[in-house]
Amino acid sequence: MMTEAQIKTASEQTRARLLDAAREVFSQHGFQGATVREICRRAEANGAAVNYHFGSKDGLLAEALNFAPLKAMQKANVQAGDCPSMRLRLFIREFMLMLLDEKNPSSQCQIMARELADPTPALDKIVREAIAPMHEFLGKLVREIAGDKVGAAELRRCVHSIFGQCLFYRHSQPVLQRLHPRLRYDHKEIEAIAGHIAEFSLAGIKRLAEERA
Amino acid sequence: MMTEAQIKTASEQTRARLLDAAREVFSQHGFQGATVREICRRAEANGAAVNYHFGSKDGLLAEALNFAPLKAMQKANVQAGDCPSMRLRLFIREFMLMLLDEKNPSSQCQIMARELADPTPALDKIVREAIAPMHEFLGKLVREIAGDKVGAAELRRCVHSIFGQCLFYRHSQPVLQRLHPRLRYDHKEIEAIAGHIAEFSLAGIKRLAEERA
DNA sequence: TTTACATTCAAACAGGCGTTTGATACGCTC
DNA sequence: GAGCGTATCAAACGCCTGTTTGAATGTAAA
Repeated sequence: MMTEAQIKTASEQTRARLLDAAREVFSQHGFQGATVREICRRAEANGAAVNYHFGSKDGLLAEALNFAPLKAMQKANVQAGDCPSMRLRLFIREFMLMLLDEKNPSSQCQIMARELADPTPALDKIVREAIAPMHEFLGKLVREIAGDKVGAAELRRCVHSIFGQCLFYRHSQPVLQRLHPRLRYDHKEIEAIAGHIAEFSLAGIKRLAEERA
Repeated sequence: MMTEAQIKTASEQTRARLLDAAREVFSQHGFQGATVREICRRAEANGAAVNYHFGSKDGLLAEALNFAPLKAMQKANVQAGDCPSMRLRLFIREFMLMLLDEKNPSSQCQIMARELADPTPALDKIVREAIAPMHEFLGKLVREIAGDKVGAAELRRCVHSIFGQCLFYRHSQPVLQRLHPRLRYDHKEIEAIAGHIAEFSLAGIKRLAEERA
């Protein structure tokens, strides 16, 4: 016999299982590469469950997305209260952990990163609610470091340089795996990469600032 | 009546048209997103032409790839004979033009860049014959700038930082288009981006060199 | 227990994909 | 011009995709 609470969430459990499976498969295979059948198989649900609970594959993606971890990271970064350079280091570290750490439960970033290249119906929402705010956030941070002399276009390109370096390790993973087969992206390696990107970028930003001063 | 030369190249003309169309569609839609039917439509050939001339879609991709422009670029870079920093600026400029300039006839880079994210049967060949040599080439160039004190892992991460910045503008194009709808990647803008990446990276490399000195 | 509703299920559907087929048209050799 | 091998063609094949269907199941109210 089920208790009342369990009964109430009977279908919500399969909903939750579908969402979990969807995040897993989407982050591994991308939206196009993922199949509804495999998601249902991993969720131990019937093949029609996705369309029953979410209307379509697109609807499933829309509900599987969750921008909370990203926003929480930004909020925590502001509250850290360190100097701008230190906050940039912190930001890059957290971001790389989201992108690369397999143990990280929030595969949101990994899903989004996959969608950057080939658009899906959800990309507009992703850009509006997650990417644009994040670029703006990082823009302000870089502004604090670079000062007021650097132009808007130059500042934007600095932000692009930082995101480009970070995303490279995710986008080009199949290539990197072939180039350096022995390399494993464990926690230590991720932190080393994040440290490099931070120092590399800080040097670039400060040089630009000095140039314009 | 056709001349003998024209007759001889009768089927080779459709072969060439197919290859041109394939490079176009592959670079625009990626390998998975491209369809044999559309390639044949653009080449004004029958739907069975691809399999007749190239055996399969995979075979078409393999023959559509051409690493000559990349190798030519590297060779020209060595022969330029400038100082390492200047050669790095030159390399990034040429690379960005290959990646972004729509007028650039060699869409090879654009095809390859698309394949980085999700592997195809041709990725091993691409990595072996194009990407690995290019990483090696850029590694030597960075070594000249950074000196002997920086470690191998640090050097490798510098190379990754440079490629990451460059590839970002291609991988994230759908996102960038939404973030900055007005921005056009004309020749002038591409050169500005290339200049930024070069100076940004040179600062990062030199800082690392000073740190280890 | 009976009724009504929400959820699950196996099966099929419609469409797109890469690929194959057998016939047709073509160009060259004899 | 007859014969032959190559290239092109429309059509179909087999497979996989997201989605729909209608029956079967289970649950909660009357």
